[in-house]
Amino acid sequence: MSVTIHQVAAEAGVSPSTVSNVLNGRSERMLPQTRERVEEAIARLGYRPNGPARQLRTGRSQVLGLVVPSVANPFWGTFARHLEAAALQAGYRVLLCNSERDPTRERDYLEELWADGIRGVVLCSSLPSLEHVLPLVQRRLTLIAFDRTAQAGDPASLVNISVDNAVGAELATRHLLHLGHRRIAFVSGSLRSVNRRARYRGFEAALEEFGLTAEDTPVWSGAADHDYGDLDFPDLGRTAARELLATGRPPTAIVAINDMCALGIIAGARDAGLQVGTDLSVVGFDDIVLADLASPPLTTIRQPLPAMADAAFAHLRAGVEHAGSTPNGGSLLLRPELVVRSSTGPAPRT
Amino acid sequence: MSVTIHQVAAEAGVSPSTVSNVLNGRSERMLPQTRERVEEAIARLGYRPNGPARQLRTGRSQVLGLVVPSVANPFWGTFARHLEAAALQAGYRVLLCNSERDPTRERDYLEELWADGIRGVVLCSSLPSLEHVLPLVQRRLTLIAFDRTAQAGDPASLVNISVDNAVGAELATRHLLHLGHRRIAFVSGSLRSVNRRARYRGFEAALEEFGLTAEDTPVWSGAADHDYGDLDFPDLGRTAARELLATGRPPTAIVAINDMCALGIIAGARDAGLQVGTDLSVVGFDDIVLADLASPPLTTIRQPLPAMADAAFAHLRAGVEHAGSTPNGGSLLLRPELVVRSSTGPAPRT
DNA sequence: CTAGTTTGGTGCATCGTTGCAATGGTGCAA
DNA sequence: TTGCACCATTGCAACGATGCACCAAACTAG
Repeated sequence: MSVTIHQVAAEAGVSPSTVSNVLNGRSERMLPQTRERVEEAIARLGYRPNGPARQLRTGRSQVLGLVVPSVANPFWGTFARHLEAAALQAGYRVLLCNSERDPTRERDYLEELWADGIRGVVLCSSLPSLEHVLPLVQRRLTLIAFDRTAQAGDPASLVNISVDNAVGAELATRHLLHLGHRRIAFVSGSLRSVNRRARYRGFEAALEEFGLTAEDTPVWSGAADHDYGDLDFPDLGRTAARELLATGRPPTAIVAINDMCALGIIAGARDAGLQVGTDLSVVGFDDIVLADLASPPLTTIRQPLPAMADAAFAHLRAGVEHAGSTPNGGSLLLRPELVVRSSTGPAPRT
Repeated sequence: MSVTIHQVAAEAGVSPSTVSNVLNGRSERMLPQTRERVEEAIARLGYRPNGPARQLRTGRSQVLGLVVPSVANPFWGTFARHLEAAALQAGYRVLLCNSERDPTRERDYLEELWADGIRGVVLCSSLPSLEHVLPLVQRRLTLIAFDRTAQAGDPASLVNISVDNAVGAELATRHLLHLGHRRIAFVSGSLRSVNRRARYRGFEAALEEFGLTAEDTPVWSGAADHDYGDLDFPDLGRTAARELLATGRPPTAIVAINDMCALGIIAGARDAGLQVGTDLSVVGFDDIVLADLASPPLTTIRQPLPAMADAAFAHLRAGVEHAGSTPNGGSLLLRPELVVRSSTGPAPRT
């Protein structure tokens, strides 16, 4: 079907071994003219080495895995694009998988990827426990956990990359406090995931600095038993807004677990006839593409996605290419940045 | 490293061939108890067949390719998720690639995918000419062109899947006309791509039905020489809104080339102090996740993405699995649907 | 002039799976 | 008893690339 290394060898009048040497950059052990002949033959025949054969022989693969909750969420889509760009530059490709935040799917995907010879994966899971993928790590899969920080039960070699969620939430909350807000709500899905808990901690920390207690901070985290999927965030925000604003003493500001949720909250506030930015302030998290297109444009916490993607790829590559040494695990927390737009404003006077 | 078919064979006390027969469903030619023993051994050892080896031997691959302009665009992210779901159900995986609408990258990716043994790809290109990927099709790559309709120069076997863009744009424009608008603008990036042109034709057709001429329809299509990327749509819309609204006789309604662009237009209108839905009506195209979160929620044309993804996968699979027969190409145009929300309203009285 | 070294290139076994051709054992008809 | 068909099972040669071990020729040193 396709042209093989043997045909190239025949065309160039050398052995397949020599062609292989050319392909793998071992050109110091042949005459320059030989090398040239081979390269011409390759070009003439339009030869490309067969990936599967190569991989079977070497055990190495030029494909990396990326497991995200859902690419339908623009945050993950953007991250995927950055990671792909970093990988491409180094000659790797990225196989993208949607887990829908389902541990079983996460495990199944990793198993499939492993069976396909993929030895490095970025897992965007944020589940507190990673025990469902432990067997893979033991088989020496290089695993980078993205959007998550190290937990006690983690395998020693696990590298975690994440934004500093606590700092981010603290920045967001402080911003509201400086604007004079004193009754601030926190809206999230279930607080099961690591980063959502970290954001909540940051929120609390900021309140404490200002001497506020839990009494002033309604937390809305959905039906406890139901874990909201990535596409439910807007609905969740909308519902939360409706319910919070209907209470006797509604908050004047809301910290949302992410931008999708914040957009939902804005929609909910609009439903209730409130003007976001004056009657109610809303802060998001992530700074997705659409954050500054919202009406009003969303004040939010920006994750440094390009830097995070670069870091993830660098660690992945190091793990895959130096398979011998077990890398030392830990957490890499990048600093987020507050982006002030118009969804936040001074607290309304009571 | 991993457990092989030989180890399973040893464990079950049979030959590798028998294990292979079990794996490939040729169970009618062995004793039920043999089959059972093999299956137990497989389970006990946690064996999974090695993908690359299998692929090298059979030439078949369980991976399909998907090339999209950019997953950072939620429209493509959503499509990717639907296609992945369809593929997964049939035991296929999907390798996702971002082309950034660059023909060279499209071709390079297809070459890479081919070299990796991938024989079926969905290409979301919408470029009028597909000659840059012709060599691949000649090598019998099964190619589905998504978001594009057949062109004269296409290879005979090419299957195109798309929403009916002309009908969609016509639905959108008629909706505005029925609301009383008579001065309607069309905002797009360069009209180089097939589907953008189709949408423009639909727009024109609707105007003609109402006896309107080009005079009443400012078209804004950006700097002609510069092709806007997928993430520039919002900026494009914003700029277009600013410029159109600053003219002496501004339009009362705008048909946007897609939702991202429409969101930009809404932002631009807000910048200009206009109330979208009353002062200015805006219709989008695609119905991305965030369309009904916008302020105001966006009236738009919904693409039946799940059905389109299913169709794309079905054709892909047919092409890959029956490699012998050359399928008959053509275009499949699915019907879009008008979704009325609040970004459109009666034309303001002059 | 020979023994040793370097240089440039090749032969071959191998990766894990597959599927055809072949095996030997059994049962049945002639 | 022999010939034949049939059965479950197995041996073996691929698929395409790799890289070690090897080799022949050319060169160097003593």
